[in-house]
Amino acid sequence: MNHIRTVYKRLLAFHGSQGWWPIVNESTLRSEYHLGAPRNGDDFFEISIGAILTQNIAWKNVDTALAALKIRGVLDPLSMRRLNPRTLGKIIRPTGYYNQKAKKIRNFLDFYKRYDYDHRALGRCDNQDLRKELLSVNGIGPETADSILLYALNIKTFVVDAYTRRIFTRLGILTGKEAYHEIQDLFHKRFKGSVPEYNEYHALIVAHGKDYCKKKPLCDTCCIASLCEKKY
DNA sequence: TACCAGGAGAAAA
DNA sequence: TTTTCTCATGGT
Repeated sequence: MNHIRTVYKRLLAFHGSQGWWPIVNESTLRSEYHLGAPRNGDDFFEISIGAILTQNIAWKNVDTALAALKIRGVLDPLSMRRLNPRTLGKIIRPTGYYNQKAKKIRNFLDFYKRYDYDHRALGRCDNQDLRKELLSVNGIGPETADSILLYALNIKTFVVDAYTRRIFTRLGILTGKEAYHEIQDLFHKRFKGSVPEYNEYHALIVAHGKDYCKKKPLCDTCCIASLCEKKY
């Protein structure tokens, strides 16, 4: 029995389609999300910046910062590059670690500039080479790189995060000590899904982790509780 | 008040 | 090589 596929089905039935990645735009400024549009250059950039800003922070804070960037008209590569680090840090302050994240964004801009700020040029790269290049950018680790590949470029790669590790350790599928790439390899082998399904699975894991599989969980109430081996 | 949130990199052991 | 520390705001 492929528990990874079973968990996906249960999470989808329970939480419903998540429609990621959340894009901030004019409607978002009224606290709503615009979903499902084809990826264009603006979406690519916003998703990539969002992926950096969301490192170890709740998305709500990121949403605040992205809205602030958009209101100031600097949520595009050229405008953002013109900002000095202090100003950028001030705008993204709600996401925490703002000095570090301002540097990380600058490093990402340097990387993106090598492609003339054209996301279509990135899309023409070999996927593995592009992943390696993203990982070589200081401030972009495996989760951020894979989030950019999957959500901003629609490249099939599984995004592993802290929720993935926690949920699948409780399920008994992971020990909790696997390296990032080991967990990712497991999903690549045992979840033969499409790009939209990979997109959905990670979003569902986050949705489930936030509401039902917290550090101090009530595991007996959720949709995958019957599959869990560990109750801590 | 203490804990947690869609990590990553540097420093220490 | 593995573990620990640092970065930091905002919500509960």
